[in-house]
Amino acid sequence: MKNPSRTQFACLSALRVSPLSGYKIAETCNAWFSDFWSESYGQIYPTLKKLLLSEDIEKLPPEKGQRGDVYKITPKGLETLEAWLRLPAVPASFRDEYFLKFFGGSVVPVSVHLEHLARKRLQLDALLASAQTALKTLEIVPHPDKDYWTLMARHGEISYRAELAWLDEAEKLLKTKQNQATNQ
Amino acid sequence: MKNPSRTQFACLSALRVSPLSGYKIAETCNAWFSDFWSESYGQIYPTLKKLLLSEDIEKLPPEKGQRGDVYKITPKGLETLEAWLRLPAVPASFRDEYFLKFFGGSVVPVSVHLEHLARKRLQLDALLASAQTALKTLEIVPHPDKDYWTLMARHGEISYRAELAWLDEAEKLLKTKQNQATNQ
DNA sequence: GCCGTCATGTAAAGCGTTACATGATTAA
DNA sequence: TTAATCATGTAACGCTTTACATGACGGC
Repeated sequence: MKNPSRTQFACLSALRVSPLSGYKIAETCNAWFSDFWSESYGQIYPTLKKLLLSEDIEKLPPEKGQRGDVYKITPKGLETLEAWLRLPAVPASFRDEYFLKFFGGSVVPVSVHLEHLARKRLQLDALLASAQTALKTLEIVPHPDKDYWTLMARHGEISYRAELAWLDEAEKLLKTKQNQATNQ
Repeated sequence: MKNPSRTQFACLSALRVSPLSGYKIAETCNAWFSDFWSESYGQIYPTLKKLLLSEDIEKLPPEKGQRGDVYKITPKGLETLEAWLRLPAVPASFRDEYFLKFFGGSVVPVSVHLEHLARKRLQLDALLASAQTALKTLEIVPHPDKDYWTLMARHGEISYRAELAWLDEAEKLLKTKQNQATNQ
């Protein structure tokens, strides 16, 4: 395979913690993993079918009051996940539109960039807040992997703070630039 | 359009600074923009054809000793770029395999995670070094957009430093974890 | 003459989002 | 009963990478 889809590993990662429906897997990815991963329904359901065929997951017998299908990871699935976890991570190739726009520099007025920065700040504030909420929540969660998950949340906290520090610097410089332009 | 390709804007952004061949555009994207953007040849050449048709770029008359085709942005192309620059940036959706693996926690031994961290450190060291080289280079570059480009490099420096700080924290905690396991 | 770089291009394959369709259950 | 949520699924579309093919030019 050239670009093996990693959706299967995202699914297995979520199911490793507890059995879930396809819907809940998507929810988990887009909440727990939101800082570094996303999945769409159009990707998850076909993947679950494949994982069923390969016996990496199994469908649990429906319990009363249960909606939809609930999947559980199998011992084989855990092995599949483990094997992948051992492989070196393929470095993420960012494509952050934001900086491409920044590179445009004087093609647009400084004010346009300042607006972009302001939007970015709102997003970062929200992301930082959710990382901090996650840290608080994790304090009272008993789980063998608590340390890993806490470190993940810490990563969010640290990098969002760094981004915000950069934002301060960028805004300051651009505002100076704007004033110079006005005073000329 | 649903997912309008941003390759065209990457091309226009590069050509805005100076006329380039398709090959050089790819080089520029994967060097200058490497922190936040990537393009492949299979994407660039078809895009250049489209941009020619829409008259956003034009082919320069071949000069002696020139290899291949060299493209230049047109006034219309500059307008196209400007219009896009004014639009709010679509937030980047990361898919960083690295953290998905980290989430796997105790599925693999601590040593596996420490190896992942060590690899990540090497990558970050290299990225930080290149950001710092860029900053030095920019010091002596006279260009109206120098400030923007410097801020971009500063973003790299700041965020890579933050990542490295997190790495220190993560390594420390995981090593403690490893020792505890050994001493039991 | 040969290799490395510069250069252009296409085809295949697969990834992934979006939009759409559908329906059950539950809470207001 | 009406809306929101939970739930499953598919089809279209286009993006993107990868691999491959080809060839010119320059330096050794």
